[in-house]
Order: sequence, then C-alpha cells, then structure tokens
Amino acid sequence: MQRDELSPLEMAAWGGFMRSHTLVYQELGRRLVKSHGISLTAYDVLLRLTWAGRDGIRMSDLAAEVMMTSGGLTRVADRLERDGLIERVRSADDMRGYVARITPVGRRTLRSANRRHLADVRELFLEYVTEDERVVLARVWGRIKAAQGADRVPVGRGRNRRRPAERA
Amino acid sequence: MQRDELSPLEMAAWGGFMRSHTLVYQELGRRLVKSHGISLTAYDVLLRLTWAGRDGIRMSDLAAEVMMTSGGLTRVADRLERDGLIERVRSADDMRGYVARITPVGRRTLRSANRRHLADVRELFLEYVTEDERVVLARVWGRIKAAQGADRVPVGRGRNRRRPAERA
DNA sequence: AAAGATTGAAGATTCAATCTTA
DNA sequence: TAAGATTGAATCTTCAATCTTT
Repeated sequence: MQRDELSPLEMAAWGGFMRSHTLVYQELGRRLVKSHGISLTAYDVLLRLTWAGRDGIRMSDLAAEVMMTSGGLTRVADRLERDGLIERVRSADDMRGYVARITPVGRRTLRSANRRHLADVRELFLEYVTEDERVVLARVWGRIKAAQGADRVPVGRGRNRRRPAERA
Repeated sequence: MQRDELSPLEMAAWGGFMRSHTLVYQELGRRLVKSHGISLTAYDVLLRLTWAGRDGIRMSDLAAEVMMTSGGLTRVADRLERDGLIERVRSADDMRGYVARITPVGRRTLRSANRRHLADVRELFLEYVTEDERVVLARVWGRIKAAQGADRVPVGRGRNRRRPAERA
C-alpha cells in the first residue's frame, strides 16, 4: 500500500493483465491475418456490423464501439470498402452522417474466419480460465465498464477528478 | 460450448478482457503523455532499465521484455537517447550487441512520473479488483505466462500445434 | 455555431533487407 | 553462416484542419 510501488499481488494482478493481453492479442492477430487476411480491427468491425444487421450502424457509433477515433475508423472502413466487405451509404434521416453495412462478401469472410478465430480464442485464453474464474473476470470487467462514462468526461479530459467511494 | 459462438460467460470473460484493456491502456497513456511527456512504451522501457541497474541490458533482451520487435525497440531507443533519457554502448563481451542504460535524467524522469502513474493504475484498474479477485487474476495470468514458450515455437509460428492436456 | 465524417500530416510499429561481428 | 542491431518501406492510428449538413 505504499505510494511509490505496487505490492507483489498488485503487481501480479496488474502487470499480468497487461502482459497477457499483449501476448494473446499479438498471437491472435498474427493467426487471423495469416489464415484469413484480415486484422483483428477489421474482424471487430465486421462482427459489429453483423450484429447491427440490415439497418447498419452510423460511423460515429461504430467508432465508439470499437474504441477508435472517427478518423481511424474512416481509414479502416476505406480498406474494407475497397475490398468489398462493407459499404457506406448516406444516412436517410441525417444527411451529415454515413451508415456502414456489411456486404454478402463481408458476411462470408467473417463466417469463414469465425470458427478458426474462436478456436484460437479458446486455445490462447479461455483454456486457461476455469468456470469459476470466468465468473470472477466477468464481474471485474463489468465493474470497469460500469465506471467509465459514469463519472468521466468525454475523452482525454477529467484527469484530476476525484471519484468518491466508487466501490463503497 | 458450441463451435461457432461463445457462451455468454465466455463472451463476458473474453470480451471484457479486451475491452477493459483498451479502456485502461488508452486513458493511462493519455495521462502519462499529458503529465510527463512520455508514452507508456517509453515508461515500460525506462522501468526495466531501472531494474537492470548499472550494468544495463542488451537491446535484444530488452525487446523481448517489452514484447516488441528489435526494430521497433531500436526506434523507441532512438527517441529516448535523443532526449537524453537512456544511452547505448557496445557490449564489452560481444561486439555485435548494444547495452542500453538509463541515464540520471532518465532516472529522474521515471521517478517523477512514477507516483502519478501508479496512482492512475490504482484509480483505473486496481480500484475495481478486490483482494480475493487479485489472487484469481494473478493465478490466471500466471498460467498464461507459463504456457507460452513452454510449447510454442518462436513467434508467429507453431500455429496448428496440438497442445496435449495443458491444464490436466 | 455545432455535429458527422473525411483528409493530410505526423507518430509508432512491423517486416524484410542490410551491415557488422562471432 | 548465423546473431545482434539498425534502416527503409509499408501499415495503421491519432491529431488537427476541413467540408458538408443541421
């Protein structure tokens, strides 16, 4: 509980979190690119477009979902559209916006990548987490998700805000 | 346990892991850059150079520790050396290699960033994990760490290798 | 003005090729 | 020939400026 360093347990919980993520994410991405020629980012975008269904989803909403800047997502969408996996059309109700939709080709690509990818997720991550532990993880992630947005201003702001009794 | 999709619990454990990482990592990085002008990557490098002490550490070993390619680390080191935070010298025993060392300026920068950064780690991550849960996380990360290297060839290889009874 | 989206410029990282030493 | 490290080219992402519509 010192201020200048983490306890061994804190270090293990925090450092391992960072380390494990990098390890799993890198390997998962390498496999996806090698087997199906798409990046994890592209996979994530295609997955959410599938969830969005026929109506598609606004570019700005999609950017928020995949946690990228709007500029970054525009570039990803450029590549996916060039390859015919998605399409962008002007939003009917708000002519400023664009709605992105997955194409049949995109749907086929995602489906073909999906089985292998999920097997990889199981092999590289889920394999190492028991049922009970999955419950614990889910609970922790849920808390973190609930906290953001609740008391944090947009993005890159609100640095010194005092968060009163978060878990009291 | 279907092959084509994750169960709700699997999804919560896996998806939350990815999502939480991005959330925490992005915010942590923004704060570090804003308050002390260094990236999380640079922080990580400086931290490990501090651990390495007077003798420093070989570039290739350092690259492995921070999980970057050697080329990537060279670029990071270029920037840090330009700013006077680290120095590189030819290894005494193997003239092919370089040893990186932190400078007094680098040490001062890291120390100045450290307290604030650790407070941020606590605020953004540890805050949401109870003592018992930290133990669970540490155990899971330990398993993942133990598994890599044990049966996986170098990097980007060994894709289809069958891992017999990992956790039996 | 403000919001949605795109674009040019810049920064960071990887891959493959290259240079030097073992 | 191989290993350690660096470099050029390519890729991906962010930031700030811009363009269009509200």
